[in-house]
Amino acid sequence: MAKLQEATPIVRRPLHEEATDRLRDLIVQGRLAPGERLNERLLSVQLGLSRTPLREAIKVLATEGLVELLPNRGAIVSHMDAVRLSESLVVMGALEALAGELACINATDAQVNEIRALHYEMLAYHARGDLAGYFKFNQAIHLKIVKYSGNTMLFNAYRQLNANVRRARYMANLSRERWDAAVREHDEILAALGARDVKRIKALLSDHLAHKLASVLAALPSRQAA
Amino acid sequence: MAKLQEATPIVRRPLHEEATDRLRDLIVQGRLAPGERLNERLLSVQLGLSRTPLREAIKVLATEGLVELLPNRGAIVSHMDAVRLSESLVVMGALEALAGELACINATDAQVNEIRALHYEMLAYHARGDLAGYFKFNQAIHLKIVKYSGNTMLFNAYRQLNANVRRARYMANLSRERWDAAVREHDEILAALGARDVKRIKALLSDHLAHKLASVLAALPSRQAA
DNA sequence: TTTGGCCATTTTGCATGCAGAATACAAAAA
DNA sequence: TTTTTGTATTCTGCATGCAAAATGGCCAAA
Repeated sequence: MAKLQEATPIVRRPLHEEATDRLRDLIVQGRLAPGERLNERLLSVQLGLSRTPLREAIKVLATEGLVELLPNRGAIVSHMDAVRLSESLVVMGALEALAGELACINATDAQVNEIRALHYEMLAYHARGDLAGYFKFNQAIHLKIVKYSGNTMLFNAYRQLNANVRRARYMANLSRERWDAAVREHDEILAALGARDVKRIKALLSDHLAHKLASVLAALPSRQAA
Repeated sequence: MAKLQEATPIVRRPLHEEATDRLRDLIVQGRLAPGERLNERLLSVQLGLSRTPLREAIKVLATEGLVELLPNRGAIVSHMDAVRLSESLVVMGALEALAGELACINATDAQVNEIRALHYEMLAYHARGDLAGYFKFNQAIHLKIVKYSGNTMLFNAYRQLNANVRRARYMANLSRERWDAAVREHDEILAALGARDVKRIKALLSDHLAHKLASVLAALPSRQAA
């Protein structure tokens, strides 16, 4: 007898995992603002579960750095100051450079083409001047490069830092010049990946992240003043 | 009136944090073996608390990668296979290289001397052939370098990977030659740090971790066979 | 001996209850 | 008015209870 339903392991997703993902999204999307208190009772009602799995989710987000625990006073959405942001970008730069190297070596041609497709979609949004759409595919490309490095631990470390940085992407508020430059850099990155040029992609990604950091830092002070 | 007790904010440490640390130690020290089931009732009795804070601790350790959650079947200590181990070491190599650079720039002379002191203590254990003592100070040195990079996000990312790798250090079972070589490498690393030689320490740490990876990989197959 | 099914027990996942800490608020004192 | 103090309320941290899922054992059938 053939195994029917092979691909459908019908196991209900634990509520605490669901809560973790939903809360993470709320924070990353900025719907829960930095510094905002996480009222357990309120959130548990809003998410439709009890406080127990919610508290487990909060603890997880705290280890991810998205939330800060104040003993006996609950949790707040952690602040994303300039220091943390630039620190994260520096680390991500090193991780992406490594990921680029590994991806050059390990990614299949199909995976490279998958990234290429995302690249062209991103170009389309850039051409239209659609920043939100651009960001979405930009994110996807960087994540795919790290993913196709084939190093799971690298991917996890990167993912965690990235969640923290994504919250602040609106702070970047990048100029048209920087935007255009970033797109050109992406062109080169893709070319290096296609050519399997390990040294080149490492340098390109390193520079790309350094530029991103500079652009964010340049945009920050004005924001801090506000 | 002078504020008495200024320096004693007597806030009891939350049980779930205590539990997280204690459980992490149990796993890192190998007293809970990879693959071993975490029986909540049993552990809660052993640790002297209820299942609620213990479950929160388990969720935290799961996001740290020390524990694997099996929906509806609890949690097991995650396996440390050769793949995960070498993946982690590769990432740690990149992070340490970055940390070395930053430490050269940011560490104070006092901090460098602190590392130097650890180095000499390590040399003493090496001279005595005391591997356990050597490992302890070796660990401390690497952690301090990353810490004195001054990049908190880097430190956290490194710390997390390191917890996973430490469990497997007995697998390394390094040869006397490798041990001597590692000590010589540490000599050079310290010299580069003292000289604030950014390029050199980056290369040295990169190589040091690569050698460590090679040594671990060489020792692994025999272990896997057992 | 091995395989499969049925039932008792254990274990997990979650909701709820309760004590203590923190907070908000109002009245009294400066 | 501003500050302080006492009190009620809210909130967190943790223990416990309960339903559903998983596990283990036993026995019959292959």
